[in-house]
Amino acid sequence: MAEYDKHAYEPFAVTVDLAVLTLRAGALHVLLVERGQEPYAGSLALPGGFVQPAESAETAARRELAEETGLFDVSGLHLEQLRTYSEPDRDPRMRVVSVAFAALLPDAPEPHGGSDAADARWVPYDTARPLAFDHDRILADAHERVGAKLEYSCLATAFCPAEFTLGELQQVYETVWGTTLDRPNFRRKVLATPGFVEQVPGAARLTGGRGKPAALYRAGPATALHPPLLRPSREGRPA
Amino acid sequence: MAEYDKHAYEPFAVTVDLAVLTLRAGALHVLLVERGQEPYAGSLALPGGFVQPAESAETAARRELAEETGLFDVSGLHLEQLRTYSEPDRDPRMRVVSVAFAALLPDAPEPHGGSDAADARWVPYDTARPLAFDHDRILADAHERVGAKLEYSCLATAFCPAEFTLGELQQVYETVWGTTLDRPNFRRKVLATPGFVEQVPGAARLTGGRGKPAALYRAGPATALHPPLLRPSREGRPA
DNA sequence: TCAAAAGTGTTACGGCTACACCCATGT
DNA sequence: ACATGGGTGTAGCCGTAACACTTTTGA
Repeated sequence: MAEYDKHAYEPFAVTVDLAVLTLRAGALHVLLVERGQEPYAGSLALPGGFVQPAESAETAARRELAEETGLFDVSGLHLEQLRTYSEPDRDPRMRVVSVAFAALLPDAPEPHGGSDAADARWVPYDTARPLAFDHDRILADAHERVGAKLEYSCLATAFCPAEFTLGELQQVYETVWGTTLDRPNFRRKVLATPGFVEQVPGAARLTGGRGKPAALYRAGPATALHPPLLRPSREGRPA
Repeated sequence: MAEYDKHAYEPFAVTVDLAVLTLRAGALHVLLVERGQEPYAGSLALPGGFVQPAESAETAARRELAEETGLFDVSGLHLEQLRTYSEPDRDPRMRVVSVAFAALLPDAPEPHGGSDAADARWVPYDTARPLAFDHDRILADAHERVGAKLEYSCLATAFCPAEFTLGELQQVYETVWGTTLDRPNFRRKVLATPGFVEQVPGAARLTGGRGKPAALYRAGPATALHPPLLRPSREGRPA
């Protein structure tokens, strides 16, 4: 076990990087900032910043999330640690170890400088690349993680407002997975899972202007899905 | 985006902690070291150490794995990043951010000072706690992750030697999950997954001294399991 | 009256569970 | 012979996929 001599190691900077995802107009979007300085000046990058001395990475991530989105209350938003990126050359200036997080937002207000935030903005996921540093990889890992967790957790409701229709919930799955799902079967599976969603009594909403008004639901107390809601089969899903 | 002023942040120590798991005599064991100094002098802890300036966390973890086990070749061993633990008070001496890894070993040679290693030794998983620092939590997270990955990946073969019987493979599942499985059904599911295991032609081995000799298998090229091999139902599995 | 979106019903298929049963080996 | 562990067969259950179909709204 190594000694804790303060000079035995080179100083590391520890940062957090955030892959903040939301759905806008039926398309997956990610929150990005434009870099003003070298390296990668002018490129887009994931928002992030240093972990402060008294903070955990989770605390720093939530603080950055509030700063970058300009939202007052980010306490209810889904935020989870992805993994840590620590290649020695990932930042050409110095040694930076970054703990990456994925955050999910229900709606998508354009973040115009809520606090001392940088000029963060929503960018469609498909047109986001290339990003600065190793952020392409982080973003891809976030997408993969979220897609996988939709299968066996109730994560999908984190993309939805407090009250939502089953059609909107289905759109979350279809957008993140890039597939289409059979509506009757989707409905049955969601309703068959106790605690996934709870119907709001009496409430209904018109969705597309036309058609039958849909019943409204709230997220239930469950966190896990049994049985899981599997993606349409594709062979050799990564381990 | 924060500035990269070298004085704008307090120095962080970045370490790796390893949850090295193996099966000995049908029981899950974890590699632990005994601490010689305060804090937690005399307590058991997960092996680990500092990330060196030119290393990624993954490189450091594999280096530590070789040092602590005393094995010459650790390149084939399964090693995966778990998550990063960064609570400000997790080490009372200074700010230490630790990237935790889980490692899986096929057999379990007792590691007697292979290199400059500390006196690491195998401890049955059930009697391992309490550990120093937040290592109880790290160890529990490693166990949970491995248990979950057995369901949908070919990870179980990482616990087995190059050639193994299906009974031994089943013991991996039963030991990690703490359950018993139906042998005929287990066999069918494993063999029905293309690329999970490949039979060694002609080979057979007696296992318990008695009984019919079992056919031998090798790990196949597949990494994912379709369909998954689910744990016997328990409600409310964590997300 | 038609299009659009929500919601219900039904049938066929496949995987899984829970067994019963046979095979080969050592004592 | 019998205990022990490996291996095969099978019947029923349950979830799912793939549809057809009905309901309610706006244009």
